Amino acid sequence: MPELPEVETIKKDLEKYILGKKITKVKINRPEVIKEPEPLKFKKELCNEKIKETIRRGKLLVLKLKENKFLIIHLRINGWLKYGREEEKARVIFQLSDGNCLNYIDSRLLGHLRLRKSYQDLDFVKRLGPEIFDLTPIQFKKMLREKKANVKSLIMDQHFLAGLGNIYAQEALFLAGIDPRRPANSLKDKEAGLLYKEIKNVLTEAIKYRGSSVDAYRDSRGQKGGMEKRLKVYKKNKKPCLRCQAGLEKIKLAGRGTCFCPKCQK
DNA sequence: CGGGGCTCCTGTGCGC
DNA sequence: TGCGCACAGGAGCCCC
Repeated sequence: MPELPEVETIKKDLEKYILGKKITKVKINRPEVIKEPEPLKFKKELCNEKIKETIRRGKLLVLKLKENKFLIIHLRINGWLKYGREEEKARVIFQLSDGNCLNYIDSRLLGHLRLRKSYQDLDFVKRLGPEIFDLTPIQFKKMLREKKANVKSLIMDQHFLAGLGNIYAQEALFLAGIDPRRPANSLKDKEAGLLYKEIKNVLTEAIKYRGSSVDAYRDSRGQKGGMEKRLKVYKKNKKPCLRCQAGLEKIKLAGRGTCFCPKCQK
C-alpha cells in the first residue's frame, strides 16, 4: 500500500500527534509482525520510552526513541497506523502517555516491526537507493544509462531509487509519455530528464493530497487520502487515456500489473 | 545482470 | 447466493 507520499503523510502527522509522548504499554495481538527482538523483549524495551523524532527513508517509517533505540516500521502492502482509541483489529497497540494509542493495523500481516540500536545499519536500509529529491537530473540520467532493465521495474526497485511503488511508477511514466517496457538505457537524454521531473511532480502532488487511498490506506486519523481521484492510469485498464482518448492497456512487468497508454507512451 | 515465478498473508471483486 | 479464482500499494528468494 504505502509508497513514499503515504509514508511521508504518516510521518508528518505522527510528528504532530505523538512527538514527545511516552509509550506506556505495548499490546501484541499478532507476534509474527515483530521481527526483532522477541516479542517479550520488544515490549519491555519500549515501555517508558519517549518518541523523540519521526523519520522517513524511502517507504520506511522510523520512530527515534533514543540515540541508540529506533522503532522501525515497514508497512509493506497493507499496513497503516491509527492514532486515537484502541482498535480491536490492531496487530500491535502502543499505549501512550496522553491516554491515546498508536494502533498498528495490517490485515495481510506482511508488514514488519523492529526495535534496533540503529536503523541505518539494517541491510534493507544499507541497500536502499537514493531518493529522487536528493538527485540532480544529471545524476538520474547517468543512473538510467547504466541499466538495461525495463524502466518501470527499475524505478520501483528500491535498490535503484527509494520510495516509488507500483502506483507512482506507472503514473510518472504516463506523465512523461514513456512506454514502461523500454530498457532504461534506451531513453534519450530529454526523455530521462522528463521522467526525472515527472517522478518529482507526481510525488510532490501526492504528498500535497495526503496520499492515495486505493484500498486500505488511511492516514493516522483514519481519513482517506485525496490523491486516488487524481491518478491517471493506475488500475484504469480499458479506460480512455486522458490525453489522447485511446484505450489504456494492462500488461505485467516483473509480475506487477502495469497500465499505460499504448498510443501516447512511446 | 535481468526477469519470471513463487512466497509470506488476508480481503475483495468478478465471472459462472 | 455461493464458489473459485485472480489480483492487490512490497520485497526477498531461487532459478534459468
